[in-house]
Amino acid sequence: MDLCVFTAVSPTSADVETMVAMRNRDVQRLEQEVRRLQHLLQEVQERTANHVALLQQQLANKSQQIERLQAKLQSQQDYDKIKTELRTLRELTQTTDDVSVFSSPSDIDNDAVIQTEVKTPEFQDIGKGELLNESSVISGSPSSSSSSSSSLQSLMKEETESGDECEFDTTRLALEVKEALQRLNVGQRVFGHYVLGLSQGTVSDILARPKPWSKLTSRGREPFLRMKHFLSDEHSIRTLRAIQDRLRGIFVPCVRPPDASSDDAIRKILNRSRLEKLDDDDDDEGSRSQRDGDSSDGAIRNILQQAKHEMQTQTQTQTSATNDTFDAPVHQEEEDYGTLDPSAQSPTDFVQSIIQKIKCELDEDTDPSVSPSSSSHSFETPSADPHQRTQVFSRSEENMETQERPRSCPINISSSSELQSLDLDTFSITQRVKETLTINSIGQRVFGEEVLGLTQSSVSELLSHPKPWTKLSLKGKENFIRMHLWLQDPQKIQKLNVMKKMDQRARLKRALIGSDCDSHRTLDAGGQGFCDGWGRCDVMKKPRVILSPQERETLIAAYQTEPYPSPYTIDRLAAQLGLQTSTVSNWFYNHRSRIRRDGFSEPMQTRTFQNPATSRPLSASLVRIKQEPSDGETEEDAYLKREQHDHVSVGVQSIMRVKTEKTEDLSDLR
DNA sequence: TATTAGTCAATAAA
DNA sequence: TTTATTGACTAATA
Repeated sequence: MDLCVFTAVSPTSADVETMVAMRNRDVQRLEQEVRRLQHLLQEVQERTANHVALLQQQLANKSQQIERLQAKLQSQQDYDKIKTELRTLRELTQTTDDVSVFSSPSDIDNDAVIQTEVKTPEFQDIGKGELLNESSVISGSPSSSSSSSSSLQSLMKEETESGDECEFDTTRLALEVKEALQRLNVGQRVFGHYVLGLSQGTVSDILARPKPWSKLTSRGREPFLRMKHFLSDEHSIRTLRAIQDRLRGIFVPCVRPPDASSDDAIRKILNRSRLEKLDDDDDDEGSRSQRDGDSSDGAIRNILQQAKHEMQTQTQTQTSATNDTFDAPVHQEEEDYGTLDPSAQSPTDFVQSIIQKIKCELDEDTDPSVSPSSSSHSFETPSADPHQRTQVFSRSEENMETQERPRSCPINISSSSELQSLDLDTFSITQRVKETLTINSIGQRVFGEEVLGLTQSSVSELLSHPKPWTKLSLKGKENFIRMHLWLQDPQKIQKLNVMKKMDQRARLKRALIGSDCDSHRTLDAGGQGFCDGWGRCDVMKKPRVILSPQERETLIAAYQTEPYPSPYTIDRLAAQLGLQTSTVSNWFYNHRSRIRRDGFSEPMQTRTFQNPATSRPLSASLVRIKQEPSDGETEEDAYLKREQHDHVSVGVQSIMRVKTEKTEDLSDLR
């Protein structure tokens, strides 16, 4: 049976061959599979090896980092020891010396960080020691009201008399300071702030391009004297390092504490009090710069924040307010000149003004029934029924607006994003300001001092070379906001005329007093300055550098080949022209800045002045929705983009015509 | 930390 | 006398 079955299913030779062939194929497939797996394995092994290598590398790096940190920790281990020693010293001297390095406890309270550190004995003791040393050096009482210049002169005299110090190698000194700062891991900002009383930028410049001692003025020598003292004083070095260590990560750059007395106290510790006295005369200027620098951005930020808030609340109550305020009592006084004074206006008032004026502006711009220029012109020409104007504006602005037209605001500026994207047409504003000033014979000086709080030269620069709104910093925008508000003020001319008269009287008075005082002015003993009849002396100011046309040509040629010259090139140019390196580097900074400025203003001025289509400048749309240039966008791109945007957002035909021409021109140029 | 933005005072030009 | 220019400075920024 089995045999029969076997016989029946027994394969033929052909079948066998087929089976063999199949087996062979299987074997081949398996071989391929094995090869593939082997290859895969190899890849995995390679990847693993790479990964392991990477991890090993990372491990090595981490180990190095740990070592560095351990070394750093090690180097700072003496902190507690020094602290303890100084505490002991303080206890020893405490009974005899009650002089505090701080002017008042409130000074300390203003900076908790500084307070923690500075209140530790090490600082106080160092400060006391130095203050004591000072007293032996300073000529005259530290509390005397002698001017900085006389103190400086006495200091210089001391330094000169000391012989070996009269000729500093400023380059070497700067190099040593650089190395020391690097070694101590102290930044230029901290060093400048606490040791020299200078800004970081100035420190950078001094260290990078130290002037020869012989070419330095008394004032210019002061930082080098301080640097020398710093390098030779272990206490100062240690203290500064401690400060830097503590401040790192806590100190907020660019924002000076509201009360800088704590910083000043530390600087007093690090410097000598005699040098600190030298700053007294600069306090006015310093505080002015302080005010400019600190309050301005902060104020504008506040303004914008408050504006945002006010806009939101006002929008909510807009409808009811229009009726409620209509019968409000009259508050505006004709002689309220205080509102013109930039410093006299509270941020809230300023914000309120911005909101009112901008809303008004938006209404005008979007209302085709109102000529875009009519309102501004009516402000500029009091002859256009001044009584009626005065009467209208004697009410609040809001009353006026509600009386004249309903508050319809097609562009909803009350949203925060739109508020932030607020854009003023700076070119139009400056054009209108210039016209108004010219028509009313008001000088830039009076306008600058009363409206913007700037000098005549700054006003001239602002009006002649306005930057586009988008290119302005917060501080820069403030001026244009003020100008914009001033343009809206119906009393602006009267107010400025009164100020002009007052100013003329004051100048006349000063001139009379001045001529009287001049008779008292005599050259001081050293011939370095003038002393008045009351014994106050001024150091003769450094004469202004006037570059000759040849020097300027050389610099321009250098700029064209290398707009950002290396320190070597600057040195070479300075040597070639016989100028100070700082003069050359300043020239390059200023030239770049002014090239940029002219790049901004020239196309716009062309647009304004070469507009044959309209007799008026482009004052119609002072407020736009800002379009920020995106990353990588060129100035021209941004300019074109904004121009194109204006086409759709501004409903003034003449403007569109001019802008179309301008866009086409620019397209051709591109 | 190098560079920029904003500003000033001195000076030139109008 | 007013306006424009420019070298120099500080604070802010990249």
